[in-house]
Amino acid sequence: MVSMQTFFTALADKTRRRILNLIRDQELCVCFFTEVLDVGQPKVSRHLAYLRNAEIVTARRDGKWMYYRIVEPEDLYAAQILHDTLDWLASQERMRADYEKLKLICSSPTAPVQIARAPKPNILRKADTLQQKNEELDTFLL
Amino acid sequence: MVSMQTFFTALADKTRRRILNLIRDQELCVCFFTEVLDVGQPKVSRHLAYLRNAEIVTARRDGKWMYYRIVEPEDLYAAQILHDTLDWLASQERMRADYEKLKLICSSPTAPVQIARAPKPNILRKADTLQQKNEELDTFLL
DNA sequence: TCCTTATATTCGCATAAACGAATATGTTTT
DNA sequence: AAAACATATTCGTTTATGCGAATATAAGGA
Repeated sequence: MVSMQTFFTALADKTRRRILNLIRDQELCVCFFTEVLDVGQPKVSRHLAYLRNAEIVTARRDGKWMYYRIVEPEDLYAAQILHDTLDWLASQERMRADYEKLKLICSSPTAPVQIARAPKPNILRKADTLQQKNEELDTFLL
Repeated sequence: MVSMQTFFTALADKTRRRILNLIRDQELCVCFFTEVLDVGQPKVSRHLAYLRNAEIVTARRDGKWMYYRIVEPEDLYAAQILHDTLDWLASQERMRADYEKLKLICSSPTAPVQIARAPKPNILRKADTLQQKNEELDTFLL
């Protein structure tokens, strides 16, 4: 189980919160983070490692792509705070802009090379709860 | 209004969380922090300044003493997270030990000099909600 | 097998956070 | 007014965090 220190430190960084905001409702592969957030790939990977270590996200590989998604923390307090944090993020202008950019990129016919090749998330489908999302994904992956 | 960054950074420090845990249910003056947590006075003051800046606590002066207490953040998301955090703290062994030490010091006839002179909190009275506490205090201070 | 693509990690550096020691400020007491 | 007391701030140093550039790993395709 992850320490409170690790948990809060993970949330105390803007880039990490921007990443969490993008996978609020669905998993994404790494290239979308670099493209939408406009930050270098090593930086994104480092922050993802941080979030993995804090057990806030998990990754699965599919061919060349790594998909990241949020996981419900084991600790109930942490889970509660994470939910509240995601709601807070969803309420913020900057975060909404990131999300809009993601949707734009997904539907753009002139997407950048890397994105054009990457499997696109079904971003338009409105998410249910995080738990439902993950159960659904688990079933799919069986 | 305080930024999300400032808010999370404030919570991402162990000493600050230990301080918040001690004033979970009542205000305290600074010397109790240094005594219970066993950390130097400048360090305590610096962390209190941090919490003040993040608008998580407020201070009032009474003579030589400065009393600190938790305030409900204006932002509802922040308020929610702060509450959850305090509950989380209350569930932790280390934090409970701090709290026990506080109670012990308050009731000890052989308290350290500084503590012996300081006005003691009514620690034994079980707190109601934070809001009720603060309203009560405000009324008292009129 | 070699080359390309997607992602992760390492390295050296820059910036920020936390610290103890010393000092300053504000208040009461003598 | 001076001394004592409680708390806050400043200063110089240490430590942790974040960063870009370069490099490593891992998978797929030629």
